[in-house]
Parts: sequence; C-alpha cells; structure tokens
Amino acid sequence: MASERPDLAAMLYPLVRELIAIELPILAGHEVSMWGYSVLAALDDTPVRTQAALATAIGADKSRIIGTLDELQQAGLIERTPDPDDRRVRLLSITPRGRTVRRAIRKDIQSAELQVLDSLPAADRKTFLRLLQQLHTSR
Amino acid sequence: MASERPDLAAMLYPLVRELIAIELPILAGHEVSMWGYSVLAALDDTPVRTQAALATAIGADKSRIIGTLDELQQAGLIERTPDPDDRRVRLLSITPRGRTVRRAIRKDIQSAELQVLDSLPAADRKTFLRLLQQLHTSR
DNA sequence: TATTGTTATACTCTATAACTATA
DNA sequence: TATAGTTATAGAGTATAACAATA
Repeated sequence: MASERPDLAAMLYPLVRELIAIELPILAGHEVSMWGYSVLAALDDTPVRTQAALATAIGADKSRIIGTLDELQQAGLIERTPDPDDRRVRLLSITPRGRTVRRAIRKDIQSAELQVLDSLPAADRKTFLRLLQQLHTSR
Repeated sequence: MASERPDLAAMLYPLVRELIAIELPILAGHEVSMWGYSVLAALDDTPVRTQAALATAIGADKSRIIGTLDELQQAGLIERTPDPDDRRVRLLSITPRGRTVRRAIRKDIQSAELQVLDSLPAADRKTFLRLLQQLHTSR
C-alpha cells in the first residue's frame, strides 16, 4: 500500500486559502475587491477586450463582473468607452491610476505571499516557484 | 522591471478549479459530496474526533458540516456514537464501508488528476509533486 | 458559566434568464 | 435573428447567533 498521498486538490486548496487570507487585508487597504484586483490584473496584462471576453478570461460570468466594473470605473481605475465600430461593445482599458494601484497591490502581495513556502528550503522554494510558473504559462 | 510574475494565488487558483472540475463527476458517481469526501478523508486519516474538531480540521464551521454528517451517517459511511465520558460529545468514526468508498474515490481521482500537470516534463512533474507534498505535510 | 451539537435566521454569492440597444 | 451589456429573480452556500443538553 506504499503509494499513498493526498489528492492534489487536498494539498493545493489549503495553500490557496492561506493566500487569500494574506491578500484580503492588503486588498482592503487599497480599497479594491478580489474580483476588482483580478480585473485590473487581466486588463493590465492584455489591454483591451469586451466585457464578455474579460469575464471568461477570469473565470466569471459576464453578469457577475458588472458591479465590479462599475466600482473600478467610479474609482477611476478603468475606463469603459463605447466601441465606435460596434456600439453594443464597451472597450475596456485600465487607466494610469489603475495601473499604479495594481502594481502597488501586487508589490504588497508578492512581498507577503512567499511566507506560505517558508517550510521549504530556499532552493526548493525557487524550484517550486519555477515549476508553478511554467505550469501556469503553458495552459 | 525584470522581476514580474503572477501572484501565487493567480497561478494556483486555476489549477484548483480545474481539479474540482475533474473531481465533481467522480464524486457524483460515488454519490458523495465534496464536503462528504473531505470528511471521509479526514476521518480515515485520523480516526476519532469531535464534530467541532473535525470541522476546524477541514476548514469549516461546526454548523456547516452537520448536514454532511447526516448524509454520510444515513449512507452508512460514518458513525456518530455518544461519548460515555462526556455525553455532549459525539465520537466520530468512519465505517468499513466508508473506508472502502473513500479509497475507491481516491483511486479514481488520483488516476485522473495528474492530467493537470501534463504540460510539465515527467521529471519536473515528479519534482513538483514531491515539493507540494513536502509543503503539505510540514504545515 | 462554559461547551457540544443543533437549528434558525439573515446575508452573500452565484447562476439563469429576461430585457435593451444595437447589429 | 443574433449579440453585448445590463438588470432581476431565484437558488445555493455561508456566517451568525440563538437554543437545548450536558459539563
């Protein structure tokens, strides 16, 4: 019976939950919700898109992100401009201020999140991070 | 600006979501919910405990797992016996049938879940798994 | 008084499906 | 008619607090 190990999800999920617990106070400090941060990140990495495309990109329903977009727009972090070529579409873009906020949040998160890997030796931590990144970009 | 990488959660969360999508139909096939499977796994790995201890062990509220325990008990997968020493407490245990079901589910899950690591070379896959396991046990 | 398990309540998410305006 | 965005509705999930039994 040697080959016993926990399921992948059983090992990964606690990590994610710990990470969320780390991120929430940071996000609150910047007055941005988790969905809001997710939107800012997506828009910052790939500039313009329709709301529907954005929604599927971050794994949400198109109706689910509307409140988030309203908040971000009102805070001046994103812009929604009607597409002249197809007036049904709202072209999305992150504002300079949105970009600044996104980077500040990311800096705070990334300087705190690595603590979840603390139990690994430094070399292993680096390896884990590299493999995870590889896994993430090749999806 | 070299040091740019996605946040840990941004890389891990999609993995978890993909894993859940893989697990749900398997669990449905065994007529066990995700919470139910989580409870079976916890009880199988560390035999007896109070409901409150079990709840915190799997990251839930004590009131949240009661419906799950009812279902599992009715299906004959767990037992709730009053503690003679403290009649407020219900001692929890997994039944032989519960153990069988849990193992069957785990076998199905583990034979399917590794596909999320498919984009890694075999050696890297093994390394990732080892580090993740190390991370999980040393928490 | 404190604790275990339970129930009840309200609150938050989420999914679904209508609705509008454009095409 | 089909699609983008929006709104409305209902359903599921969750947290909180009250409750009964026991310590």
